[in-house]
Amino acid sequence: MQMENTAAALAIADQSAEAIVRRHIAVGIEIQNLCFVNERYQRSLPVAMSTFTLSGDKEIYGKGEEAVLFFKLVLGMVRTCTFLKNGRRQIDAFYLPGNVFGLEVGAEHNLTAETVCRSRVISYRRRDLEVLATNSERFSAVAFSFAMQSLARAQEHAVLLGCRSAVEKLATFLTDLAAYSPKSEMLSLEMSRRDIADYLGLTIETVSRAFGHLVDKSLIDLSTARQIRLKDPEGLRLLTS
Amino acid sequence: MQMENTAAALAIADQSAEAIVRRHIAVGIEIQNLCFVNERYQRSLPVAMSTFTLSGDKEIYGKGEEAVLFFKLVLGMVRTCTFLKNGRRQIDAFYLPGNVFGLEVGAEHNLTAETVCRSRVISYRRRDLEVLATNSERFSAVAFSFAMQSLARAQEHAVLLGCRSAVEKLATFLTDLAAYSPKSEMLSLEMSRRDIADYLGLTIETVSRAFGHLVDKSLIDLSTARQIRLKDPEGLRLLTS
DNA sequence: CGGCACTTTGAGAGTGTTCAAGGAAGGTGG
DNA sequence: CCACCTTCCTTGAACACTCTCAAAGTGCCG
Repeated sequence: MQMENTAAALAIADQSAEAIVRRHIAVGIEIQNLCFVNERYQRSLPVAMSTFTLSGDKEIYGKGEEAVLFFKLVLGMVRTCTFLKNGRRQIDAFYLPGNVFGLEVGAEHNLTAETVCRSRVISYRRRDLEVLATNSERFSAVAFSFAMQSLARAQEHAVLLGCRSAVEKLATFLTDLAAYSPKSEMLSLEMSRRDIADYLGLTIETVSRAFGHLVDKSLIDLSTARQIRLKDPEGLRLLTS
Repeated sequence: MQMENTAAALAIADQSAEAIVRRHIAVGIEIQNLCFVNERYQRSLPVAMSTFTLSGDKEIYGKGEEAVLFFKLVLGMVRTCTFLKNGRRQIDAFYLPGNVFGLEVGAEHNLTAETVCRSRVISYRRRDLEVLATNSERFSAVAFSFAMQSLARAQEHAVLLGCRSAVEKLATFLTDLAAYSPKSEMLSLEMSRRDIADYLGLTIETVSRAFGHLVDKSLIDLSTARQIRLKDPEGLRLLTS
């Protein structure tokens, strides 16, 4: 992890991502399930924090590592995942700017966190938050709310994995993404087909064919593999079932 | 919901279930992820509570209902699930005696809770817990811990649904159950094949065939469809991967 | 322009689902 | 206590969907 505290680091980030950040930080706690350490709280946070930038596909922490820090994403995208003995990988969630991740209740992280693309992250000391929570009912309520909303998200994911076909899974994934996108018709995917496959419990080939299927039904357009235009968001939502 | 406050109601419950309860309540918060309102805390809980018994397949609350109460299971088994428009059902979790369920952060329940078999349940007022949590850092920490452990459970479930074959899913399900069973070699399943199928994201036929497969490999024995003996727990665990 | 990683496409195999029928278990009434 | 009925579970065969393996196409970067 290369540590950077200069303003130059921020300049590296591309502008569209910046726009997303501004939007999320501004709206703060209301819009982002996973964002509870927002600008307002941050000022009163007595935690020693550092900010750093990572390129893509870099591990932030590994499953089983001691959970001393937790993180907030500023720019880019992060995934949390589990690796199985049979070589498979299950991605649990993708995090967008403003989201908090890596906060645990046990001694260890129970997932691995990696950057999807070049990302900027703030780290916080977990102990500092715990102290804060015991002194402030507001913070403890927010922490509880954070955990419960993460829970709801994980439960939705389980429904997605358990009850849907490949095309339905992809349609659900895209509509979910669109809900967090500034221009909801145009999506630019930061993650690879492999990432999507491992999130949806499919193979990359099946994901690719599902994209093809959506294009054939003219629900979406692909200018490149990662630039998607939602031609018929309502039609997509019908597949969400 | 028929309300019962007499000792007679308890006598209805069969003895083996009673034994499970005694074990779980005694060990309390440590052993049961979802048990935080245990005997020790209960005495100091100023919540107005009622206890009632339901027969099997009865709804305790529905998805979208106002979440005024939450519950603790005393005897029997409860499932939480989601119904999709296409008629499918995804079971999110099974709850054992001692487990707490139905505690929400939003205004509404976001799952449906039903009894799997005849069950005895205690209800609590959510507001009372909230008051307690704001006054006691201990309670708020326990609430947070409860939520985070539920989260870890849901994430495990997502891995189960995303990365495993039918036989692996069933093997994982059985070993998980065995971990909570007093005599871990003998399992008596309270839930139907349909319940298991909807929990594992399979059909009942596939579940049945998976059972057959485990019998063929002499990892388990079925005296009846719901009475299982684990002949080779370690062999099962290898399938857990 | 070439090389590399990612994505798409195709064909065949495998796994789980669907549809259908038979069998076992539990509950009820005679 | 037995017969019947209903519900649940199992088994079989054909089918659909996804996976696997293989190869070709695309875009990106040096």
